[in-house]
Amino acid sequence: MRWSNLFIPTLRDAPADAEAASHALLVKGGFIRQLHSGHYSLLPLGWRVHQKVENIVREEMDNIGGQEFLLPTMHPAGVWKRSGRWETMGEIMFRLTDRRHNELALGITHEEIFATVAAELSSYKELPQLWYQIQTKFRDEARPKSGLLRVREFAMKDSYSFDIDWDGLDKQFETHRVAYTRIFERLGLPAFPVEASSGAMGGKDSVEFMVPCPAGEDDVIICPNCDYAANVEKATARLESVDDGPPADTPERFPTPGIRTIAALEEAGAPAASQIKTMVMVADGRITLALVRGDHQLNTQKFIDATGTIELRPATPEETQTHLGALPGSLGAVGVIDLPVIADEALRGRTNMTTGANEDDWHYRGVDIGRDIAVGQWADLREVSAGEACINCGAALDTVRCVEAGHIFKLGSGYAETFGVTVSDADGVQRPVVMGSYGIGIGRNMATVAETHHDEKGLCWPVSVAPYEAVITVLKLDEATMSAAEELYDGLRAGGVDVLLDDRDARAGVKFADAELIGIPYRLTVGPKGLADGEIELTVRANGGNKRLSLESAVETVADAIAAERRG
RNA sequence: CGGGAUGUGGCGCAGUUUGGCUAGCGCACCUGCUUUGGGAGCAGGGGGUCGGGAGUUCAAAUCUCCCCAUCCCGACCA
Repeated sequence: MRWSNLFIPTLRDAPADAEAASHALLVKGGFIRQLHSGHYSLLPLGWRVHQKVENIVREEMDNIGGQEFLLPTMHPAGVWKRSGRWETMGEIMFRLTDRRHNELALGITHEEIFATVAAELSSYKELPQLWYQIQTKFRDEARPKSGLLRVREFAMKDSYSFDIDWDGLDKQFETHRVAYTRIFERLGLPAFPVEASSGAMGGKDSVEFMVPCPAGEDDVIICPNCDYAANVEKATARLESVDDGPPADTPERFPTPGIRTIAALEEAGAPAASQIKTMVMVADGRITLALVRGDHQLNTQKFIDATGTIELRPATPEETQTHLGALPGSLGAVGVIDLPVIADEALRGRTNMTTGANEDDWHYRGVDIGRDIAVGQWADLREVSAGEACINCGAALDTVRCVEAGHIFKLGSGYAETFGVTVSDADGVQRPVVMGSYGIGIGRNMATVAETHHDEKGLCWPVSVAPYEAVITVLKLDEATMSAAEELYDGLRAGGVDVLLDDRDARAGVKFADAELIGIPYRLTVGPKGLADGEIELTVRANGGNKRLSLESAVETVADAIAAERRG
């Protein structure tokens, strides 16, 4: 393409409200424009990158036997009501009504829809199947942010596997893990797999692919010594046992005027590790007490996973007062029998604990959690933090901020049962199929590549996803220079290179700066000075290296270099 | 949903405190001349419902009220 005919609206300054590097650079470089919060137009440059990312994903899915579909993105409510997610998806799902007053939804994912199609499967002989699509998803995010990293409308590759048994699912899951690893390699993303929460719909193994990046939204706990890595929503760590000393015979109520915090109570003589922190949560409308050690923090996703809660929020002070008779700071679960109590495993077996007495300015000490508190459920609720000991090897854990670039998990047979996806097995018995679900956000990956491939001059796309692989920068539009440039242009195009010819009537500095901003991997500078020696100049965006090439050898040299990098 | 901030031409901003002439600056854009290997110079020019609505006033970008939009932080830390 000739730059003079292209719409590449680069900006001298990035919009002031673009904070994430990818956001600022994609707007500044003329790749995207915002329509409104969470919805972006992809301009020609952006669309080319998007399509390249998409094609890499498509190739790798086809490689493992995936069959591409395209399912509707507008769905009747009934399908979602059938799976129960009409309710459980809550406000994240866009809903609308048609002229006949039918309820509809815009797809946030497509388990239900693929399951309705899969209902036609009838024999184990048809299995396994691997189906996927690259389709727009809609999610009414509470807070869209950071350009393409978190949006309300985005393309996602979602695939679903159908097997006769868990062994088959395990194989497809493993196949996906390998395919995803390939995809991220080709995108140039330093993604690594971590254990993750699979969310409310259950499922067994859940693996997220994470890319370290400050603009991300997930905290990942990683071990620098072994291969342990987990989302903080799932991570566990070794815990040293605490010596509680001889247990007290009975809890003792004692006055604690003005004491409202763990720290204040610690100053009054109760170590935080010997306190029980009582959090009043409202889980699907039900007041529930969540107990963790005084120096620990509750992870709400763990609470949700442990209890199957759909909607969780902390109780208001008023609710707390009503149900427990005291305000935060003096709360406890001793003697509470009318509310569900869920306690963190770190509290199991502990004695001589201190906790609130449900009367302002009073606490209990000498509490034996097994004896004095009616714990209805024990679960891993606490959030692991950096410095704790790895569950596997004991090394000090690190925490890393990451972008979730992909997610694979084992669904099991839940949807198959609901939607009647059953097949006859070898014995003629009807069995629900076993499903897996696998997702990669296209736009998010594009943004993540931008996050990890840029410098002070702009973007530095890997060849695999660059909007153009090479740009010919023509420094003077006279006939001699142009004809040399055209010759290169034709040669590179004939050699299968995505090449951009910068034939704009602009100053050299502008052309160099724009080429660097939009991140074209290879720049061929054609100007009278070089041509006098029969040479052009090749500049590599990623490292700034440059060398002169003879006009004759340039096409081959550049085409070969690009071909070598194209597969990522 | 809670908190904070911001809305003035395509982008970046000033002007708002203390109401007052025709709403300004830089970049970008158009025309001409000069220039031309790292974001040119000079001259001329075009483009604005000052987020929207209502109000106060002789007079509103500026004051009051309501609404909207966008960005950032938070939405367990008892």
